[in-house]
Amino acid sequence: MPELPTLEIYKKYFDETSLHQTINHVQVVSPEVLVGSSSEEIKKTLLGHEFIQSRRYGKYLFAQMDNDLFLIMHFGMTGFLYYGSVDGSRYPRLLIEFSTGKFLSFDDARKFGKLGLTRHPDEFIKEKKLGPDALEINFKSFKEVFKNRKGMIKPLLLNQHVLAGIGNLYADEILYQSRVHPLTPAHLLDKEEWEQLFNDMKRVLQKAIEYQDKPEALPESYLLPHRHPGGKCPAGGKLNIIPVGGRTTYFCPQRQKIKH
DNA sequence: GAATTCGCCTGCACGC
DNA sequence: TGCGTGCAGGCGAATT
Repeated sequence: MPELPTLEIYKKYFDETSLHQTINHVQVVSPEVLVGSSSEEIKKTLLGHEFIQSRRYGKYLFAQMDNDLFLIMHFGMTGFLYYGSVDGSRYPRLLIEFSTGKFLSFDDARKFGKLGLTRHPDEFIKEKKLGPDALEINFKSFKEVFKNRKGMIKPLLLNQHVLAGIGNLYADEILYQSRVHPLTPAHLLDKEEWEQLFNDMKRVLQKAIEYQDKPEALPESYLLPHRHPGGKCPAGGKLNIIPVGGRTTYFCPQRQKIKH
């Protein structure tokens, strides 16, 4: 799923394929994925221009144009970028044709993804009330965003208003590494546990990027390669599967004990 | 405002 | 083979 590490990979892909080429043609295949902009506005903004750089924040990718506007991309569950021939993308929602004859497709089977325009990412981040980026945040701010929070730790990690970038899979991994039970009320965690959580979050995200966001390819000691029905905890024992905040959650009851 | 639940969307795995 | 069912999950709206 496109979480923060995925977005880092997408950003790299975008930067390597789609910068500095004039856009010759724009087709909004599925206008329903547009937010705050019409098909016409998207076309008008992109046509005849080129992308000059990109920025990732949380699970968003902002593509800056040479007219100082930004195309906002959010990939939902199944979204990704494809650069190549027009028929290489199975579920295109936005098709951009460059002067080179190559296409960039925003492909998203389930249409949970979103596209829009903004004058500046910072403006958008503020509007959306996104929390600090999980890869950029320091420990002081990390403690601050969870201060006075009484909710369960996992839904809080997933809450993009609290912290931007973490999704269901990596939330499970981070909690597993930190030996924190997903249902633990945030205010019951002590100083050592917050430090542990912070350090593991950074380590897991960096490791995921290093492994090209292939969760199943992570080292054996990680939860994600075992995160499937019948999967075993790499430290021994069976993994439990429970819903937390409506999300499927895997954890190891031996390692991750609930605090009351 | 904060916590919690639910529905959107659709490909795919699974069972009969 | 083919059909029906339910799951996957990011996010925002609705509810408490």
